[in-house]
Amino acid sequence: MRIGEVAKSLKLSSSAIRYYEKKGLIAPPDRVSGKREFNNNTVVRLRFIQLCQSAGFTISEIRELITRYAEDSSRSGPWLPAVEIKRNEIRSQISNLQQTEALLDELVKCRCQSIEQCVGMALKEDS
Amino acid sequence: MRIGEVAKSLKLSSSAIRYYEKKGLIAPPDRVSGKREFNNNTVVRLRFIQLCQSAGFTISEIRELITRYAEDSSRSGPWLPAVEIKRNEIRSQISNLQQTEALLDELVKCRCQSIEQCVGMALKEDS
DNA sequence: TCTTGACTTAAACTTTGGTTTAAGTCCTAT
DNA sequence: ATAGGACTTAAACCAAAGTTTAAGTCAAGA
Repeated sequence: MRIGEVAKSLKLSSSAIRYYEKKGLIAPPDRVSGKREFNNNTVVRLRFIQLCQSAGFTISEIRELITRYAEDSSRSGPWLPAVEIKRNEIRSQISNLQQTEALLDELVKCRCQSIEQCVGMALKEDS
Repeated sequence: MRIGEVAKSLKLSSSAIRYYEKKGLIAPPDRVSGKREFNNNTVVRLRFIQLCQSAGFTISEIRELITRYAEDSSRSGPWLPAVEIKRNEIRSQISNLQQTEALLDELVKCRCQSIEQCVGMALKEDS
C-alpha cells in the first residue's frame, strides 16, 4: 500500500503519516522507486497511534510506549506503569465527557434563561 | 473572590482566567482598587468553560455557544444545532476512549511480543 | 512524448492555548 | 515606613502537532 491509500483508509493525511515517521513512531517503510510501500504491520501500528492520540497521548508518549514495549514486552517492563497511569487518565476523561454530555443534555431540555442557571442545576444533581 | 482564590478553587491558573477574559469567554469582572472581583455567576461560567474544554471544545466554540445562548436561549436559537453536533462528537469520543481503554487492558493482560499483534486481537474482538 | 497525478524532500509556517516576563500598583503586617 | 505577597498590564515567548510550500521525481495513459 502506498501512502495515499493508507491515509485514505485510516482517514489520516499523508503529511501526518510522514510526520509520524520523522518523529520515530513508525519505522521508515520500504521504498519502491522512491515511494513508501507500507506493510500491514505498519498500518496496524498507525491505527494504534491513532487510537492513542484520540485518548490524549502525546507523540512522544506514544513513541516511548512503543519503543519500551519492543525492548521488553514482559509485565516487568517499564512500559507497564506508564500504561496504568494512562488508563486512569482515560477513565477520568470518560467521566468528564459524561458529565459534559449530561450538561449539554440539560441545556437542550431546560428552559433556563442563562447557561449559568442551567450549569448550576446540572452540577448539583450529580454531586 | 479575587483571581487567585478562583484559580485555586477551580484548579486553573490566574493567567488562564485572564486569557479567557481577553478572549471574551467571560465579561470583565468588577474591579476593587484595580483588582478583579469575581461573582458566583462568573465562577460557574468558568466551571462551564472548563467542562467544555475537557470535552474538546475550542475557545471560540465556547465563546460562540455562550454568546448565542445569551442572545436567544429558546430551542429555535442557533446554538441548538451546534450543541447537537457536539453531543455526537462527545459520544464518539467516549467510544474511542473506551476502545483505547480496552486496548490497553489487552496490552496489560496479554503475552504478545509485539504491540501490533495485540492491537490486531483487540480490534478483531469489538468489530 | 507529454501531461497528469501521486509521490518525494526540507524548511518555513500556522494554530491553539496558554505561560512568562518586566515593570508597576495595592493592601497588610512588622 | 518598609517589606511581602497578590494583584495589574502588554508583549514576548513557547510547545505540540501538524500543514504548506517549492522544487523535483516517477509511472501511466493519450
